[in-house]
Amino acid sequence: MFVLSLPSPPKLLPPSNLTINPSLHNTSSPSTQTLKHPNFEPFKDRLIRLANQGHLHQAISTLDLMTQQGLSPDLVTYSVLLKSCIRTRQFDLGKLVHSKLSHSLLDPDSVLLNSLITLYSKSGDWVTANSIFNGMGEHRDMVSWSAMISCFAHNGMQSQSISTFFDMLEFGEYPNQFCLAAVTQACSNSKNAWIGKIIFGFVIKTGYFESDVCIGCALIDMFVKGCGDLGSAKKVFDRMRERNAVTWTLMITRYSQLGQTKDAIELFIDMVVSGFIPDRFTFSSTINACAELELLSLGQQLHSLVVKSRLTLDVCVGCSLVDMYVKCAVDGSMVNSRKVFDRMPDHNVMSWTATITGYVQSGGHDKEAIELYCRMIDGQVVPNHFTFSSLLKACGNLSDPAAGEQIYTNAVKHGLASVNCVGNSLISMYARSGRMEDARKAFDILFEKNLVSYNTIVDGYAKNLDSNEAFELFNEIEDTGIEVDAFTFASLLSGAASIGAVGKGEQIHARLIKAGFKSNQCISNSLISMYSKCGNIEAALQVFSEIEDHTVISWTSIVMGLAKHGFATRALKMFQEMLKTGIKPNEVTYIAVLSACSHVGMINEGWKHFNAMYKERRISPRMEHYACMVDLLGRSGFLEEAIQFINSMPFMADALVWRTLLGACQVHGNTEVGKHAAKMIIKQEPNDPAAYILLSNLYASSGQWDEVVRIRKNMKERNLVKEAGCSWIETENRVYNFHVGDTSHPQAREIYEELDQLSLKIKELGYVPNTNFVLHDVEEEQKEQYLFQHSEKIAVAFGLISTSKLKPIRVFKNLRVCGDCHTAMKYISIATGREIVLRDSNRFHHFKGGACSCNDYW
DNA sequence: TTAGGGTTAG
Repeated sequence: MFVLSLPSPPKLLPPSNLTINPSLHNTSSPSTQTLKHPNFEPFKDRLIRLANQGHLHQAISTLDLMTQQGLSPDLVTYSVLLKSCIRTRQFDLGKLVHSKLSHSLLDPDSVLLNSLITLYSKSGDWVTANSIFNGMGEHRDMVSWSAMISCFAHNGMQSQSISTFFDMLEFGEYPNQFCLAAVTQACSNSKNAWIGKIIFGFVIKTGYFESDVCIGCALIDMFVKGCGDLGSAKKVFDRMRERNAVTWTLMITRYSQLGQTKDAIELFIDMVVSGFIPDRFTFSSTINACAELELLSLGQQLHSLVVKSRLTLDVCVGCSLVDMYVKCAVDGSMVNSRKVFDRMPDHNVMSWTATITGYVQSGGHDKEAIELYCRMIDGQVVPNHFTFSSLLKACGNLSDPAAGEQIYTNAVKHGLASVNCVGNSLISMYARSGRMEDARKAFDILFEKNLVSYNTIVDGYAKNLDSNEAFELFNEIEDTGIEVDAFTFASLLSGAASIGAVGKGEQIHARLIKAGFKSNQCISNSLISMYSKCGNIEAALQVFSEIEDHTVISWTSIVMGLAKHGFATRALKMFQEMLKTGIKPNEVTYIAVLSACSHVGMINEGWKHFNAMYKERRISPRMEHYACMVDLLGRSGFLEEAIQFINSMPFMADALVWRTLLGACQVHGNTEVGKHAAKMIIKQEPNDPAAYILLSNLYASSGQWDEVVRIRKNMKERNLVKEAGCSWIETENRVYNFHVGDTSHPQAREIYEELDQLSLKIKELGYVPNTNFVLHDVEEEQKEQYLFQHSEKIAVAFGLISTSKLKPIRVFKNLRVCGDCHTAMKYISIATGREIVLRDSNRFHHFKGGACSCNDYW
């Protein structure tokens, strides 16, 4: 058992057992004073005044002037200057003063040396601080020990701090409150918490606990940082007899940092009511709490308090305000944040970075972020790892890996490439640009992989539809002993959802329950989305019913799920239920509602909600909402109305809207409108192969083969490759992919035999092949053969021979299902008595007993 | 001599 033995407390006066070299204390000795020039005192007074007012450059000039005039500045002068540099955190100036001191012939006393330790400690140079401390030998006093213990504690060297504390006890010094505060700080990590508790016991005995504000602060942090125990920290705070603005601010900050933002704001109000004056630190932390809660009006009130308190010039407060306005802006506007930034008289790396980050976070301002970075560099401001993280994110948003690589090269030049968060941002940047190989390389060369690194790469694989790699990495995380979190599960679920691997989804579901994430709000929403995207809407409804507090996201997820499955009436009923509970729909909810209407052709219902969006909820329709309406009108056959609607839009229709219209033209065989739509897409996205393919299909279905040839030639010239049609099916936790006419599967022979038999069976039932869907100019008989090589039919045939007869066959397709396949599936469901669930790029089709859930409306 | 702060990747 560890026993902390302390020397006995000093009696009345501190022991004067330190023999201090008399030469160290000669500054005010009568002998030197008599030698002083009459100008000495006025100069010294002026210098001290300047230093105390923070005019350090002028103070240092005065020091130089004194030296030039032979008025050798004394130790007190240097000491005042140094303390001023420390107070204003102008460490470089402090070091300049130190070098001037070294050039003078003065022999620094312990007061000055202690200031130097503090200077180097605060500037992060613990090596120099330590060498000054070691050089003091016998002349170390309580202050030197305290400064050194504090230096180690602040520079991440907790063990050295604690051992220096014990060295001091051995040296015979009795710790004062400063020293105890410093060593308590060193105990503010979980590794040293046990020793912190011993020191805590000692602190209670000394009586410092209730009377000294510094000790109180250190203890609060020992509980917060060491054990994450806000409760005990608050108890310490409540028991402190003496509090000041710093202790209040510390408590507010810790509440805010640990996510107890409401408590932080309440504490701020208590503080003001109790008559304490908030300072820049207080405002900064409270504004942060406000930003987290997205309380714009409170944020604005705080901003006006900042103005009244004359703190607008402070960079630190400015950063918090910039961030607050970003997080509270409903429309993603950067106007207010930019105003704050532009009005700041001084900028540092943090204010630049906070604003750059603001542009990235506000959405759609990534180019402005990069522009601001260029201005920052022009102004000779050195970026840090936060700057590069945000910039790489901007490049990822822009899907611009070339720009990302340039930024990364800059990070390398600044020696910041090995910082974990820069490496992770690089992975994310590549992943979001679809370059998984480069993302993997960036991941593999990481100096240290943390949970965020794993989550980033897992999410990258999941989003890029490689769920096998995602799962392998998931298993690898578990081997490293790093504990996975909600992010990991959410990524895996979205990976399973995107390829429709319900078996994998179920596995993750089981594992996340085991890991204790069952009641996690985000995870529950991901589960709803996973099950509905995998075709199991019943399981999605089950998860939804188990959620205790439904948020707008969970409601929207289930409405969207029902909509995709074509259960429009249920989707709209859910939407009404949500309104009854008092939850306000957001813009995504309306996308779900409108798409529910469009999947079944409920035109009147669709118009009703589209109009209500703005009239009742003040939500301005976005491009996606217009696209839903175009889909609704177009697929119902009102193509002219759809065009009129597009022309009446308050902004230019983008390729998404035109693509939707083109899809509708294909369904209704309207070549004229279709051609116009395709041209509009190609105008905006000249390298989108899908537009050319859709147009070519349109010509093919009306037999205009020469046009088909022309378009294919055009594509070839532009080097455009069409996305290959592909279907897949999951059996026994493995996903099997099939392309058109695929024979690569080991059971290909059985699959094609099954297809032949199916073909005969369904023809007997009345199926007539619709060769209009063959988009090549070949003989009729060959066209029929082509039809039976479509990937969705192959996948279904494989499903029939390899899965249990009791379960529905779930097949997924990357493109829209072909019209002939849709008809064939209905007949296959009669011929085999099996239910077939087919998810295409647009929606779900449930085939059962010869009918499809879409009522042939798709 | 001493206590509190702002920007950060999934």
